[in-house]
Amino acid sequence: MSTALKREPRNSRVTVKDLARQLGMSVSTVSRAFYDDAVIAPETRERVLLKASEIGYQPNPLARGLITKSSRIVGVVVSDITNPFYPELLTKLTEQIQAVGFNVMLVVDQPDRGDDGLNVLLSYHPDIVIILATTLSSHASDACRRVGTPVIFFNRHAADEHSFSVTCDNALGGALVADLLLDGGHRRLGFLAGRPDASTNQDRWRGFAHRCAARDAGTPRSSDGRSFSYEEGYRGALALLGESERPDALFCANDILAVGAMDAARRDCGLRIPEDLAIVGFDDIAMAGWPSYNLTTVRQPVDQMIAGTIDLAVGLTRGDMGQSAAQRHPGELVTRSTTRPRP
Amino acid sequence: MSTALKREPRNSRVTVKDLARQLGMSVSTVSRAFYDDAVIAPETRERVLLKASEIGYQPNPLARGLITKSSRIVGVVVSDITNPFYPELLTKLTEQIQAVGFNVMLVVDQPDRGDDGLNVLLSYHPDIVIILATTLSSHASDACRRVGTPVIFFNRHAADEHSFSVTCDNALGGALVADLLLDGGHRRLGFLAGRPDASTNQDRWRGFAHRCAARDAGTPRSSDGRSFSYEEGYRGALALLGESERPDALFCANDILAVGAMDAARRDCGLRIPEDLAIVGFDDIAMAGWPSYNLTTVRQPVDQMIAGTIDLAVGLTRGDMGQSAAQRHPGELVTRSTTRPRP
DNA sequence: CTGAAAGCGCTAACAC
DNA sequence: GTGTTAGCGCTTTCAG
Repeated sequence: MSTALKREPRNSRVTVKDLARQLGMSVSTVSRAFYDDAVIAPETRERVLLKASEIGYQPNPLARGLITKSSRIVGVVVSDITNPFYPELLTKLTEQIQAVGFNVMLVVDQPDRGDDGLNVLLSYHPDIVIILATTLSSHASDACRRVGTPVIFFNRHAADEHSFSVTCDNALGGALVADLLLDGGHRRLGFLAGRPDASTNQDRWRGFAHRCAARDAGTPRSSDGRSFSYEEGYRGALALLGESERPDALFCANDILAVGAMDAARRDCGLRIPEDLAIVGFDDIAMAGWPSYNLTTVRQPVDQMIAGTIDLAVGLTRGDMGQSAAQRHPGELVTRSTTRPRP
Repeated sequence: MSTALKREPRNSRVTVKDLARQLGMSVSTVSRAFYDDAVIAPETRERVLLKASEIGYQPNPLARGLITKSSRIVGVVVSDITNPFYPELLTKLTEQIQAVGFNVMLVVDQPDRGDDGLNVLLSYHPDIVIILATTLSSHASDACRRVGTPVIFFNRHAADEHSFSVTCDNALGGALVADLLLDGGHRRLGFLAGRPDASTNQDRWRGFAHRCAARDAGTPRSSDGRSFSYEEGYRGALALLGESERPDALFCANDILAVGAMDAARRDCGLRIPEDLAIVGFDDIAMAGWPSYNLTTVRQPVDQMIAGTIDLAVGLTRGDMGQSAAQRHPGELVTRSTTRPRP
């Protein structure tokens, strides 16, 4: 079976030299054609670009990076994949990074293996590192700063005052939920916690509890969280609902916890939602909109957050270090059917 | 506020030269220390390695790649993020790729934007490209072959006979499901389809239908699928269950479809599962084990498939092109509570 | 406006 | 076993 396209010898890509030779120009002239601000005759540039696309030449960013000190690589570090929020986010983020001409190098942080992964990533000299992982602590940003790579923490506070962060206004979101539930006549509020060391968990709780206190509704009880997962939601709900004074409304630190909590409440406790128990989540992942959950939640303005991240990242690669260190985007309450309508 | 660690001037990383100077050796000697099979005095190597970790030197893989023709980058292309199978997979795959000393460059394929993303990826000269996307067709593998980069299709047939593929034995899985359902006494079987052009969809259907025919159970009816998503499962189930002779068992082309189908069957049709309707999925995603679904399904041997992919990839980077073009790993039936026990 | 030459950080011949 | 040299593909002075 013969094949039209024959396999080229491994990696014998067309280079500037080839292009220069075929055009009878010098390599430097050819190179200039790819920079908008380079001095080159418009007509020459046109000839180069035409020929380039003809023979399939693209400048090699690795070689280019060696000299320009810019790899156009954005390192993205993830870890908490049990939370469906992250895959959705990662996809959008990657798309947008590609759209501005950068590429994503993905690292999965494995706390057990040391954070070797981060170091390998850094050896590729990414122009910027974005950390999506809740687990990675300050030593990650130390490692980056040591080699002069700016770090953006996404959906998480910066580990220190040298890093940048982009988050939803989690405290505000928590307060919105408190208002919704108190307005709905609930008095026995509970908070179903995720990872206690996650800033999202802390801020959502704080906003929630403060608003409750401010409205003289006392301090909600809270589960002792361990992770942001379905299983934790299930477990935490059983714990909270098993107490003597059963809560009549649960604010869950995020949607996947809420989903687990709903399953526990309906299956194991035989409760009707929202009649016996109101449930509110945070994030607005796709699952929250599924008919079987139809979860009231606080929507993170993901698109805005990503746009903000991209702006920040692009600015940082250009050396504008003086940007605001912490972006905080307001979230929006999405009322579905796991809460009673406001009176 | 003064800070102990001061930010280095952007990208002024320590290089071989620095290391060589500090050790009073030549750069080549230093370089050799990082290759196990290089000729160098063991004691010299030790000194180099020690000093290197002391001053935080790591060879720059970009510069290295320029000369060795190996970037140690593995390109991973994804698209179908609505299927939770992929995030779980991507994480594990990335971990394993990191474990063998490669790094993942992630591309999200956006059919609308042309497949520019793939070309940008290729400009980084990845040693290998792994395609997780169901959508990407043969032109992707053409583009890769044109530049001499081997392609592995994961969970999908190769688009042509030059590419490699790693899949579950989908036809076998379909047959296992047919046996389970027929043994359970079901006679009105239905197939809830995903993307019709996906090889997984086709193979699972084929294995299922053939086994039914072989056991004289006729040809199951099938929905007309469009995607692998919750919504499609919901919609497809309503369509199949609305027919005159309602099926008493549904084989869904994957788990996320099955989950959507269960919600439709229980909520909209008031059916009990498995009493009124048996449901079987495919993949064994985490959600399949959740108490509210507890889905009988065919487990893809993901770990084996990944191990096979890594072996293949590593072999290919070493130039062993003669490996088996299509790996097919057998899946395993996981019986949970959406099917009646076998008599 | 274009070309020649130097050099980014690294490895691979080739001498010694 | 080690140092010297050349060069990967590219950009960037510096002349012309």
